[in-house]
Amino acid sequence: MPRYDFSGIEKKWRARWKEVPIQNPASSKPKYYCLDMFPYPSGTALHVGHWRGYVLSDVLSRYKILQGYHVLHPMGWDAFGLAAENNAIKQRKHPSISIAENIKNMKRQLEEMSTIYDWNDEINTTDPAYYKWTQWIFARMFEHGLAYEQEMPLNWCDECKVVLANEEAVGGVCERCKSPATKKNLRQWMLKITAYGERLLNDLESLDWPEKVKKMQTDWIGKSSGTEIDFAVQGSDAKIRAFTTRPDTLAGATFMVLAPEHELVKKLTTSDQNDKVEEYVKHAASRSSVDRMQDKEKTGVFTGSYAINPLIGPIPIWVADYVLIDYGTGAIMCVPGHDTRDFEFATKFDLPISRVISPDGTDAPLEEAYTGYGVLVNSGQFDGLTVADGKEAITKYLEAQGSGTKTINYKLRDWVFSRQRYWGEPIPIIHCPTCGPVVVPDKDLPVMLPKVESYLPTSTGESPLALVTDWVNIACPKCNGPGKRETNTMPQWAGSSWYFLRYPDVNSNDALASPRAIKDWLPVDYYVGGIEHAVLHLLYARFYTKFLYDIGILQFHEPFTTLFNIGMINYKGKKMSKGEGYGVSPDDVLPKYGCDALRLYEMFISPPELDCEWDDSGIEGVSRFLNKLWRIVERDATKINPATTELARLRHRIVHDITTRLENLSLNTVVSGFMEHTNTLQSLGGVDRETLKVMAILLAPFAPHMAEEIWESLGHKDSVFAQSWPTYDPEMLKTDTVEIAMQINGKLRGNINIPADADKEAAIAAAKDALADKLEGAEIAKSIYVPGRIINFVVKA
RNA sequence: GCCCGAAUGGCGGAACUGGUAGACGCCCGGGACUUAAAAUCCCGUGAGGGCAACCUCGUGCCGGUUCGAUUCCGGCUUCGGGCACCA
Repeated sequence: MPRYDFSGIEKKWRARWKEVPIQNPASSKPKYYCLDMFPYPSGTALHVGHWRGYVLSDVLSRYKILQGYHVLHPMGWDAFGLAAENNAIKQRKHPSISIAENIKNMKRQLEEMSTIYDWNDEINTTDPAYYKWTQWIFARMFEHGLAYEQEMPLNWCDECKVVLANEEAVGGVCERCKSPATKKNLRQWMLKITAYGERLLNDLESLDWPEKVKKMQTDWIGKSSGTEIDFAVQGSDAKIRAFTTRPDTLAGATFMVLAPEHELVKKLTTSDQNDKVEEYVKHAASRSSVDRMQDKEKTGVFTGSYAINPLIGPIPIWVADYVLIDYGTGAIMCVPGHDTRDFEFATKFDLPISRVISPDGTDAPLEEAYTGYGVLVNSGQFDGLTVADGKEAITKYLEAQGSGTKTINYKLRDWVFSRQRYWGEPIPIIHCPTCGPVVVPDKDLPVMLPKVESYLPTSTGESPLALVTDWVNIACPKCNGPGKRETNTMPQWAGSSWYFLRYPDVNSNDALASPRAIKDWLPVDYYVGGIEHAVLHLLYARFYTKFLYDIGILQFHEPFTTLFNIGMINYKGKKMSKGEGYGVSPDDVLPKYGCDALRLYEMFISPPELDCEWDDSGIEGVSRFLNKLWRIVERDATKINPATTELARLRHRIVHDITTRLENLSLNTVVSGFMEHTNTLQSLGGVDRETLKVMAILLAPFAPHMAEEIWESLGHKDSVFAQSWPTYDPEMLKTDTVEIAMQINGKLRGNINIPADADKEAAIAAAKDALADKLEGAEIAKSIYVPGRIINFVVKA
């Protein structure tokens, strides 16, 4: 018996859908906006791992269509950025050429998967008509003081020859090439994302997102509340401001530490300590953050000066690199008795350690830092207070003296927004010697990225655009004097921070999208993508959305209502890579098994939110299932088999199972449900048309070609997608008799069929009868009956 | 170091609110059809014992709650992930 001709069937329906789309574009139905994180065409092809998310969103979109929604399910290309540029360099092509080729190939792949993307809504972030608006948003941010220039030590990747945002340099390592980042002092454009820290944190609560992602963003924003304390310095007018979350331990602060980069280091260093301190600071500056982090032992030097602890008097001031310049104030009060790092430092340099918190109120000696709770001791007038009360009381005491304030600190840093590479959106700024940085007027947008032969990165930290002199030199829009264009470009993330706003109106020329289109479609109802963007793209997009809300462009302030994290597919224990690299290509799978089989296997492989392993022979199972179903259709579709009660019940059961599992996004069990019920259909002598009809509609989101083919073979002329999702009658799920388990003392002792509506007495009587031999002579202490499940006899031995 | 999450057959995984553990599939073994192969169909497949009906054990480990625990509670172990001197 031949396998069904998937190749012919799939070709036929793909062509049909192109002719007659499954959705009417002028629809008045309720909207549903289902979005995939768009790919960056930095490799030549997609692998089966990418498809997992695309299949899930496609299934969901088709399901929503069958439920009567008008669905927007678009696709585009995040084509600027380092990865695309590096890929072009590798291919020895201009990035505009290489991305065009990559896009063409990936688009072909997506079409062969029969996703329902409407290619009229395609976005390409490198299209000037698109990046005009990326620049426009930047211009608005500049006007609102959210985009600013600053010279500061930044993460620099020597491999990529580019600065990195904090989010791109997690662990001191370049997010892209994994080489260690060094610190480099550079003037860069920054976006004041910190101004939105509190809102980015608070609004997480309202989102239907995986808890894991919310937690990652919460931790990344890193809010902590405490007190800022100004410490006077002995014999100096300088004050050292330190942030602490534990003002209650003030009496235990036996020394202070400044970060090596702290501005007071020079001033507070006494002449006898000068050489040592200078050498230490110089050494610290020369080391990468990776090196610093790998230090097991604390290092530091004494400045020679003393600060005044208002509770205990003079305490020495040290310099050490375990204090970070960019968190808090870059200086800390050290409480070795109750902080493990300070304890380690104090032990190494023989500084005094005292207990000021005690679980039982006694001054027991400390073997290690005590970080638990208790009451204050050795703290004078504050003795006996709890930690919480102590925080309050000591902060009040400092406030009264004018040397302390309650403060909130965040780990979130402003976003380094410029890159020293060619392949990105030009930053729409003109530097004028008289006017300073001037934003390019809207009428001159977009600032086109010039076509150049040589776009390779320079090692100086300067953008290759700086060499394009006739592009760089331009009159200042304000004073008309000679000005120079900003030559840095925007980071990878700029275009993707707002692209979801563009899809409903991709051709808009006078706004990033028309207010009408935005109102009709946004926010995104369902967003599908990998966890890797948890604190990158997803945080940036939320920031942009809130800013555009603030300036009146948007009426909502969160872009993605629901987020689904698709798990990664590994192959032979390794991560798949884009392009000709490592992995399984759909191009190899499709000719063998077809698109429907691959779609089903992508879902069947494991729960969609989990990482999993591609199994080359696993797809055999779903392929066999499709063949089996097709044989039933060939057997029964044109026959008139009677619709028995048994079949009707089964039909309602199938609708129930598939619908509830799909609603839970348990796609792997949806597929197993289809298999299970198809096995049942097969074993029945013949199946009625109504059941096959329902099967076709249920199957449509998952294996659309097979579904259409079944629908057609039942004699229908319209598309299966013009139908509505079937419903089930809960009454039909009930059966006359049920098989329930019989237990004695919780151990299975047999099964029994009883009427479904049997009362407790009848059920127990029947079970007693069935277990007569086993219960003989035993005294039944208790009988438990859970209708439809079990009967359990508790007997005494 | 801190914070999350997970652990079920040879493998991927299933099990609704505490109620028959192992659905569905892969792999493997046996059989049918075939000149043969492919495809397909049927049977078996957690471990151990028994001719058999059946019995015992079994969801990482130890303990608890319960008539009954993969599910709830306490304590571990291992693996995965996030952050990492954040004061």
